[in-house]
Amino acid sequence: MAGQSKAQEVKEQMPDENMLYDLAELFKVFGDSTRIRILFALFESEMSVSDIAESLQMTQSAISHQLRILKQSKLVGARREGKQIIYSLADDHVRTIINQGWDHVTE
Amino acid sequence: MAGQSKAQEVKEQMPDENMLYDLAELFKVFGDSTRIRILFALFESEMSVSDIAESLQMTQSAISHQLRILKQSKLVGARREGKQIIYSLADDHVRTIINQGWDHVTE
DNA sequence: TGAACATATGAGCATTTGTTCATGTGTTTA
DNA sequence: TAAACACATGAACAAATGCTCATATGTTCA
Repeated sequence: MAGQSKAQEVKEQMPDENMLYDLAELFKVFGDSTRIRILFALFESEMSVSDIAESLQMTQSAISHQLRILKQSKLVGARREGKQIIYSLADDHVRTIINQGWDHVTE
Repeated sequence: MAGQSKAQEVKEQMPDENMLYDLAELFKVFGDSTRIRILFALFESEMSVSDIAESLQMTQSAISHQLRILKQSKLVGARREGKQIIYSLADDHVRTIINQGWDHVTE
């Protein structure tokens, strides 16, 4: 172990580069207030695109663009119901991650 | 309650706008692979700036800039030790948040 | 005190990101 | 089938972001 610098040690224990990249990408999705607000809205109940847009006082287009990102990250799911598309939270990871963040900012 | 749209209901239950902004700002900090890598490095042990830079194969300046952001968000702490400044994880929220994200991307 | 070392920081630049605007796709209903 | 409605999407543009380079600040030691 002699001659092994701390930097080298730590470097060797780092997870795979691609994993870290994906992880950063995930947090990046949470890192926008519009998307956070959408997630909080879906916290309450599943909703159509136009309902979300009305809740947040934003255009349908802006919301739709953001929903696409949330869907790609598997944070929300969607199903068609007639002319509308109903979005909902994908799983409880979303709640847990947001709650942890919430604890940090509110303490 | 009649005439109360779903959008209006949800809107009223939304947390304070500024809180949501701060929350997004927090996640934004996690949303960069350099900062994620720094945090993982500090997961192993506290380290000086140059050790971190060597671990991640990046310039001292780039690391220092990112450490400033991490420090402002209270995700890391710092103390001087001679010529060096030693950075370390601020608290266990960091670990918890990252672990939750990790679960999401590795499932 | 001055040189060497460790870190911080401001300016500049290329890249990324979020919104708007216009329009396309898909579904219902008259 | 045509019009109306709900949503998706591409292009364009302004704003934010991360790195580099040069340099400033702070600490140790000869």
